[in-house]
Amino acid sequence: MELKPPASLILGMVRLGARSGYSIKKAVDSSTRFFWPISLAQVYPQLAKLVDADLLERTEDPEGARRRSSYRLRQAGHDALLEWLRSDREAPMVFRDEGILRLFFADALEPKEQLALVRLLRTRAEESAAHVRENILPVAESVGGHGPRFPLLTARFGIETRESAAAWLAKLERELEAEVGD
Amino acid sequence: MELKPPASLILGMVRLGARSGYSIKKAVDSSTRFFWPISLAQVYPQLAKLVDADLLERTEDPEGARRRSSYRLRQAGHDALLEWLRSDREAPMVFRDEGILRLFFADALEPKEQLALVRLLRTRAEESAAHVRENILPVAESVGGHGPRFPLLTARFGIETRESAAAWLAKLERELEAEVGD
DNA sequence: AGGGTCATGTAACTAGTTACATGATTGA
DNA sequence: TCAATCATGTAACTAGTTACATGACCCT
Repeated sequence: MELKPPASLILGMVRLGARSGYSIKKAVDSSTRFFWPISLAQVYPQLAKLVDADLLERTEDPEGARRRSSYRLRQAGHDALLEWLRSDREAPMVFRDEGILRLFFADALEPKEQLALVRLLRTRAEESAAHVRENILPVAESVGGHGPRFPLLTARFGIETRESAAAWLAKLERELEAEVGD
Repeated sequence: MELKPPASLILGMVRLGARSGYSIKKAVDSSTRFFWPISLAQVYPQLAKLVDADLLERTEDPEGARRRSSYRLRQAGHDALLEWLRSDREAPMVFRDEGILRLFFADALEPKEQLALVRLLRTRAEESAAHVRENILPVAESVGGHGPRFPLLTARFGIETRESAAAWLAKLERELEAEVGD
């Protein structure tokens, strides 16, 4: 059972206590979002597949008249998740950044426009770091006391790498400022 | 003419001197690849669209019996590229990293396995930094003397951010080593 | 009463991939 | 002569998105 990231993500979130598809999506939005986002239109079909493959067990669990499905890990699901975690095959990463792409071609701009672009990118990188710090780190900290520590570590990783990008851009910004004046 | 990144990328590469679809792809592989890769199956249809939109001019330019098309920027293409570079709209970035996703769920592993995972990720980050340093930086340096400087700057940015990720993982690795012994 | 949240799903679309198909040129 | 490279394109597929559709519950 070779899991792909979306399947592993859902299995992992169920393992950490998320019950419904909706709450899996919410959990992702406040944790793995910055290195693996997911949309609800992926969650529900993926859950159905995992149930079909006997990795998850689904129980109807309505609240009043509001329907709800509740999921738990089956043994095979637990095994598949561990196998994925242990696997030493390539763990590919995709990184696509339109901002850096603009920077690459920035020679076509006037010096003042180049500076404006670098400022925009630096601001954006700072905002991104701040977002992880303010919205994701606290959630990871709050669960850190009683069990999982790696969510906190990955949040810190996200902050560090984003801040390092912001710092590099800030340095470039100062250099361009010195050249162009202002 | 609101350009999307693949269109801008191709226009930008033509502006920097790439003539054929094939050579655009090669140029991308040795420069923007690490923050905006592209495949040949995207290049050719995209070129056709840009010709249709009068942003590029195509000339048949065979070498012997080997067919080849040569492209140049039209005025509208140049304008569209500059508009894209100047635009202050969101420049979205997507970052998906299966390795960090595994790290997030690593609490399910034994301490020794956690350490092995962190080692794998640290190695991978170092290799990625080395790849940019060895394969992309030199190309950017070689064109740096006579014109564009931003390709070199973005290559450095790529190296710095990757090395910062590798350094963070190396630090975590040492911490886990201290806990687990070995 | 009405907005925000909890909840589930599908449809239509966009962006990207790998694999296939073809053929010439170059250099060891 | 044979592998690598130059060159162009299409077909089939995979992964993801936004928009649509529906409805209950909760709080002010």
